[in-house]
Amino acid sequence: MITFEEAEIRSRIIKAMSHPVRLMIIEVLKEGELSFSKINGMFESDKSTVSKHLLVLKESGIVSSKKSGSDMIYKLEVPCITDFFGCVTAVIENNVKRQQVCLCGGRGISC
Amino acid sequence: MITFEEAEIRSRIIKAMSHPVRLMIIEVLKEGELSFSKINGMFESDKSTVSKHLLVLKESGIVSSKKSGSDMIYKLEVPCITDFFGCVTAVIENNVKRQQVCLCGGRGISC
DNA sequence: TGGTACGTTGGTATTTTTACCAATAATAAG
DNA sequence: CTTATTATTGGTAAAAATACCAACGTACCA
Repeated sequence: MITFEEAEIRSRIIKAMSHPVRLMIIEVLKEGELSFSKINGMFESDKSTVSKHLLVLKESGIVSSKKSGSDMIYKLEVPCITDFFGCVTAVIENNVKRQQVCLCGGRGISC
Repeated sequence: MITFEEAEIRSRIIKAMSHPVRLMIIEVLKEGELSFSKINGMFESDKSTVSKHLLVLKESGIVSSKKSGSDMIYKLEVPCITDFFGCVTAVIENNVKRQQVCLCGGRGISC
């Protein structure tokens, strides 16, 4: 059995992924490095909000950043992260199949 | 690009995994179905707390439950979930390698 | 030197998550 | 029927996550 301490470490990384904006950032960084302003341009949120999402990803070790001129460049450190999305999709599809009153869309419908 | 709506759906499932107790439950359910009392026995938390963790997992579609006599039996619906842990471990090991002041152990040390 | 673009940090209000206790519902056993 | 056993639900308090605005630091340019 996995220890609670090990589970805590893992959960910090998973928690870092558990926000729609951060998932979108991970997804887009899979295609290659991007500057803050490019990432920021994807969202309507305040830039400070986007900056803090990137900090969460960085502190967990999922992304890294480096300065390049006046830009800050973000990079996905561990691309295998996105392999996981296939399984997440499997959960979603399974929910549809079982007609579960699930969280998909938050409306208790069949996604 | 993934839409924000799709990212929201995914994030609900990932958020359901983002707690040490729930990760441990997923891990142990990979070995096979278990009753509530067996799962509850793994933790020192109040049984209501454990029950609510199981509810979170159930509502996300990660586990399912069925009544058997006086027991409630929990089952991992989507075993591929645990494949992901390998990549989470890769993140952790990468953090060590980079000597990052990371979140591992919450102490800013090399895990 | 002054101004401008870029990104982070501090502060705060709101929402969400979490954990416990107590009470309830459901089933089994005596 | 009464009493245990089993698990969930309601209520509440504390902690964490989230988003915004404002202020700041940094680098570049005129």
